[in-house]
Amino acid sequence: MRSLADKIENYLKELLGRSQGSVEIQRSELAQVFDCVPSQINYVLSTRFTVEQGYLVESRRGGGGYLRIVKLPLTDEGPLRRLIEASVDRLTSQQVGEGLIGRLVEEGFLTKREGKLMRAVIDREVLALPLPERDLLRSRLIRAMLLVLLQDDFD
Amino acid sequence: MRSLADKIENYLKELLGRSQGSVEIQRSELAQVFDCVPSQINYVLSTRFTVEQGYLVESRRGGGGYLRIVKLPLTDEGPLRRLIEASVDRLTSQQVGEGLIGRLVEEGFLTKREGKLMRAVIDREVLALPLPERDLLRSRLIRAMLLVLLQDDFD
DNA sequence: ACTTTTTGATTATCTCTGACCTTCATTGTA
DNA sequence: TACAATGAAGGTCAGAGATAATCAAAAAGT
Repeated sequence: MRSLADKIENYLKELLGRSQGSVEIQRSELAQVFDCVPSQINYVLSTRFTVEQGYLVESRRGGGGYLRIVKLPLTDEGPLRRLIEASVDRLTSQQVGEGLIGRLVEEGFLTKREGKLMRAVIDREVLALPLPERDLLRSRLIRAMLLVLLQDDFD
Repeated sequence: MRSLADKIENYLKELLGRSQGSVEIQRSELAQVFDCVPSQINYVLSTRFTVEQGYLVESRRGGGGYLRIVKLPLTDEGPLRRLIEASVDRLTSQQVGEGLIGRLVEEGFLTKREGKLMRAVIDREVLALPLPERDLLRSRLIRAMLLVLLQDDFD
């Protein structure tokens, strides 16, 4: 028997299918529809609607709060994907990061300006954390930026 | 359901759109139109018409009092530099950072992709630090990125 | 045993309200 | 003419209300 999480996932993908690529809904309302606690919705979103899977989830709290799920049109750039996979392992030095960025610029995945932007971000003086944490943070930053590049330009 | 604050925001931006960059209105009158307390207007102004987002709000009390909202164009790099110094100096919340980035994209100083890149960088989940440090780091990152782009303009 | 799902208590964020405060223009009066 | 009193704006701030996010423990699958 399919789990509740699966049902919610299907429901949302159904909605996405017949909309123009994005759905907006209230978390509490959706939870009511499926008669579950609201945090169940978060579970579904975090396991089935990740950026890696091609979704973007935005939300707002407070009065008039909502969840918005956007289906991202993805480029099918194999090399980028592989880089992202590889960067999952956690520590990245500045040197390694700069090498990576340099290659991406050369291969035309990044403009020079974007390259500069990324180099500024991974600079050790800017990050300014003690050393195990700094490399860890740098990895998260690079990964987050690469994921953005996977997205086609839209909207 | 969009919030009241959103509606007031839209209304004002509508007015701004069809005027020549500035709108003058009475706070109490506007509050009446939306059937809310006057301080709600202040809330909208302080969250959606900030300097980071490119607006200037002037006002006057007493008889004949008014609010004036001015949309600031961002043309040369002098004001931009000042903006960077002024708004990103110490602590920057994600909200304020996104406002600033959105504004820079609107003004054509950043491409949409660069905007997305920057947004990814300042995301609280990516930074993943406890709270005073997170806002501090975000400030350094935004500053570093913008400074690099400023320099880039002279290549 | 291990992984995935489900739950709920707690926390964080965004919005809205009202009581009280400050500023400015006008009016009345010595 | 002063200038104090009055009234008509707008400003501030703390608290209440409305959502969503997090996290870890319990439960359910495998």
